[in-house]
Parts: sequence; structure tokens; C-alpha cells
Amino acid sequence: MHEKISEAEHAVMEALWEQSPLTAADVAERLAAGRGWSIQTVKTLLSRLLAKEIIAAEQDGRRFLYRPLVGRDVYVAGESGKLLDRLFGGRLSPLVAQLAKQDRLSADDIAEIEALLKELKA
Amino acid sequence: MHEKISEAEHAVMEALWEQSPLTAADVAERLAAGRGWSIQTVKTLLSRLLAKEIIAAEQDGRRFLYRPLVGRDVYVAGESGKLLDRLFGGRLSPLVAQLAKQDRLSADDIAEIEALLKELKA
DNA sequence: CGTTATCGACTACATGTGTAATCGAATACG
DNA sequence: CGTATTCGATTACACATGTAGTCGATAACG
Repeated sequence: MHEKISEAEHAVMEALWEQSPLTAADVAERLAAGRGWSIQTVKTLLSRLLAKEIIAAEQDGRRFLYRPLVGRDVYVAGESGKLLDRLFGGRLSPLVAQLAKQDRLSADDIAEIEALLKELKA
Repeated sequence: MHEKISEAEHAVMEALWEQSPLTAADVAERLAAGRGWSIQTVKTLLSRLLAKEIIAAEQDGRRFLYRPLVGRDVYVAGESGKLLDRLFGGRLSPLVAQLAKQDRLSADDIAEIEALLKELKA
């Protein structure tokens, strides 16, 4: 089992999931928009992810190329599962009900989910 | 806007959402099963929640009776929304797809969600 | 070849979090 | 009435996290 990914680390992972391998500078550049971190910050986060064995680094001359060891789908599955377990007793329908109450479901969403469910029953 | 509720604090909140008002000792007793915290730990968490104005305390003789200031539904809505935004671009259908892939949807779940959606369209 | 930019490694430091221990006041028990 | 228990408040302390700065080595530039 891999260790916890913090919020800031998650931002780094998103960059690596979008494309990899990348150097620290690449990652920093991709995150510059949203987060405005210094390159040092990005390097620290990469080191921590490396220590947690959530990414791997391959040496390329003087620098490293980083790549994810954990797939985005695995991460997303874990996080979704945790939320469901913590807040909804592991059941999805209360979540759907909750989101409906928040008006976070568009007609398109509803149609899409219905199609998905129909697929599942088939 | 209220502040962040940590994992440990969330456990305390669940006790208070289930019943309130409660004394620190009551809360500790209810959490004894799952977490096995010392009473001091529970008191610290209550103090922190109080400082964050997530709960309120009403004095009752020498001790306090604690009650939530933030409803469970509000908390749950916030957490669900954050997860959806962070991992699914704010859309629900990819989450459903994800959970389906994990086999976390029983036939009952599917039926229930379909009923919910039908309701929403009406 | 000398200077500057850059690399990874190490260090820093405030704040949040988990998990209590201690303390002085008050109360309950005997 | 004296002692043990309990209360809330204050303090403690290690580890996680966000956010860098510094340092010694090296590479790129002029």
C-alpha cells in the first residue's frame, strides 16, 4: 500500500499524470499557472513523493526524469472510496441524492448517468 | 465560511451529529469503540472545534454541553463537492463510472439511483 | 577559462494534526 | 471535613505539510 498524497503533492501528481516523464523544471512550469510555486517548492514535493514511492526518478545526465508509480485511476478510486465510506456508509445513492440537493446535477449529467446504469445492468 | 475539519475532528463531529448536546465525557464514551482515545484527546479536539466555531458550548454547572454549529449535510455537501471538483472536473458521471469499475455498485444501488434520477426529471 | 545559472541534497521554519499530560479549581465521596 | 475525582485550560511534543533558502557540484555561456 502506498502512502498518503497531500493536497500540494496531488497538484504535482496531476502534472505527471497529464504527461510523463518530466523534469522538476517541467513540472514547475506546468504548475506555474495555477499555483505559482517556486521551483524549490516543486522540488521538495517531488522529493517527498519519491520518498513515499509514489513516483520514480530516472537519471538523465545531471537531472532526473520523474514518472508516476501510482496510476491516476488507482488514486481516484481510493479517494472516492474513502469519501463514500466516511460520509455515506459506503453507498453511492446517498451521494447522488446529496448532489441533487445541491443542484449539482445537470440534465446532461442525469442522462449520462442513466445511460451508464443501463449499461451496467446489461 | 467555517474552517477545515480534520480527520480526528470529524470523528467527534459524527458523535455530535448523532446526538447533541453532549458532554466531553459523553463524546469520549461514544468514540471509545472505534478510536480508543483518551478523554484528554477528545477534550482537545472539542476545544479545537470550538475555536474554529464549528461547534458551540453551553455551560451546564461545571461542565459544558457541546452541540454542532455546522450541520452534517452542509459538511457532507462541502466534502463531496471538493472531491468532485478535485478529481472529476466537478462532474458526477465520471465518479459513477469510476465506482462502477470498482464494482462498488450493487443492483440495489443502481435501482435506487435510477429512481432518484427519475424523480429529479419529474 | 572564468562566471553564472542550474541541479539535487539538505536545511529551515511556521502551522496543522494526533495524541496526550499537567495544573489549579471545584465537586463528590466517605 | 478531608481526599479522590473530574472539569476545563494550558502546555507538550512528534510528525505532516506548505513553502521555501542554502550549499556544493556541475554545466552552459561568453
